[in-house]
Amino acid sequence: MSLFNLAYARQTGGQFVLRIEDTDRARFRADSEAQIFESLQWLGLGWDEGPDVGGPYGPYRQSERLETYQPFVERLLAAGHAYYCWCSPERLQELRKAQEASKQAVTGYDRLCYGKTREERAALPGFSEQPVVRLLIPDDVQLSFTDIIRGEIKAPKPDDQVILKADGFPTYHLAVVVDDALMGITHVVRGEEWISSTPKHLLLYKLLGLEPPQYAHMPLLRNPDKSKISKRKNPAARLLWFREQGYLPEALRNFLQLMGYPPADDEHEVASFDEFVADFDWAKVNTVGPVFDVQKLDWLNGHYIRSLSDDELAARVREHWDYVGVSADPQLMRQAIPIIKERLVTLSDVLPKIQFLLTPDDELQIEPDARAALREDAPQVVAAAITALEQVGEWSTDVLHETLQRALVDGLELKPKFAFAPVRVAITGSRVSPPLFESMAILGRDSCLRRLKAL
RNA sequence: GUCCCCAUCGUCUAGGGGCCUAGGACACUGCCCUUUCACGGCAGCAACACGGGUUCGAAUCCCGUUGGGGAUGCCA
Repeated sequence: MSLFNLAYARQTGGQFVLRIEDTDRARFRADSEAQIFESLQWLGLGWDEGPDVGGPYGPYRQSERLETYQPFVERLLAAGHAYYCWCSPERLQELRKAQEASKQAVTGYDRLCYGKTREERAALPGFSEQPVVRLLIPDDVQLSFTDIIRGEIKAPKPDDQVILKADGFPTYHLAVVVDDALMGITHVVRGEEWISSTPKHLLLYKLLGLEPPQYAHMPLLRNPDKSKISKRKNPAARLLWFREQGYLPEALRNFLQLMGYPPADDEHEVASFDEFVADFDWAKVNTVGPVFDVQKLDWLNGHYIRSLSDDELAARVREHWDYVGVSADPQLMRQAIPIIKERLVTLSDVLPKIQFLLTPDDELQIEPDARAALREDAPQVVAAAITALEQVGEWSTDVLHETLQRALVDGLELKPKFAFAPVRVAITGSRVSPPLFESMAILGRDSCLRRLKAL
C-alpha cells in the first residue's frame, strides 16, 4: 500500500504522509510504531511528513489529536446526525449473537438508545454509565462511489457505527475522515477490506461539509491457501521477517510491485522504483488478490544479489550479519564473495557457503555422503595431489588448476570429475562447494595440505 | 445468514470481440556449458471455473451457477 502510495506521490509531486492510527488502546504495543518506521525505511519508502519528521499538519499520531476530533463530534451531535448510546458491551454481544442465530438478514445496532435521554435509557437493561457516540445512518445513504482502481463500485449499507468510544478516543472511521480532511489528503490508498466501510466515510465528509478524497482499494495479499495473509499462516506478513532472512529491500520492493501491478511489458519484470513511478497508473493496478509466492521472490533476490558489485555485496552481507548478530571474519567473506555470489539466494546463504573456509582444519567434518561417494582410488588421488601440491611455488588459482590437472587428469589418466572429487571432499568436507581451485587459493597452502593429509 | 469484491498455466500475469492453434516470468522437466553446485543458453510441460445468452465471430460483453476473498466490532 505504501509503495503504491509513494509511487503516486512521486509521480505527481505530492507528499507521502505517515500517520499513526493508534486509537485502540487495547491493542497498543509500545514497539509497533518503531517497527513501522523500520519496515518502511528498510524498504526505502521514506515519508515526507510523519510523527518523527514533523510537517505542517502535526501531530501525526491520532492519540495526540483527541481535542481535534471533539468539535466534529459535537457538531454531528448538535445537528442530530449522531447520538449517544449507553448500551453495554454485553448487551451488544447478545444482540449480535441473537442476530447470528436468527439467520435473518438483519445485522447491526438496533437503535435502542436513539431518541432516548440518559434517564429513559437507564431504566432499560444493558445500560452502561459511559456512553459512546454513534453516527445515525440515513436511509438514503450513498452506497456507491468511484474507486480509481476498480471504477464504480457498490458497498453494503452500514449500521450506526460508533464514532467516539467510551474512553474518549475516536474510532478509525471518524479519525481517518477528520485527519484526511485536515491534512489535505487527496488520495487514500488502502486494502480492499475497507470497501465496505467507505459509505460511512463518505457520509461523514458530507455531513461535515468536507471534500472527500479519491479512493484506491488495493487487493489483499493471500496465503498459499488463498486466505488473507496473516502472521500465523505466513511469516511474510511481517515485513522485517524478510530483513532477518537476508532478502534485499530492492528485491522485496520489486516483488511487491509485481504483486500489485503488471510489468510494463514482458521484458520488464525486473524494474526499479523509478521505472515503476514512470509507468504508474491506478487503472492498471490489479484487482485480484495475489498469492504471495516466495519462490519468485527468491529468484528476484538472487538476481539483485548478482547485480551488485563484489564490494557492495560484501557491505550488504556485513550489514546483515550485524543485524542478525553473526560474527565471522569479514575479510575472508570479502575474498569469497566472487566465488559464492552466483550461488546465493539470500544473504543468509553466505555463512553456510563459506563455513569450510572459517572452520579450523582439525575441526572440519567430512559429510557422511561425501565420504561414502569416494571411490576406491581416492587414496591414490589424494596422495598424488599432495605430492604435486608440495612442489607448487605460487599458490594461486591458475597454478593450482594447472598443477592438479597435470598430476591427476594427465598423470593418473582420470576424468576431471573423478580427479577433483576427492580433493574437493578433503578441502571442503562436502561433495558440493564453491569452485575448488579458487577455494584452495583462499584457504592457503598449509590448510590445504593439512586437510588433504587428514583425509 | 446478509451485503460487497474477485475469477486465464502449480504461482504472478499479458490479453479489453477477430492479430489467441492464448504470450511472458517463477517453479518443474530435458539438453548444452561445466571439476561439484550454481549462473547462463536452448527446448518442453502447463490455463481461459461451469452453464446460458449477445454477435458473422467471445478468454474478452451480459446474466446465472460454482468457487475464493472481504465486511457484518466501543479493531484497524
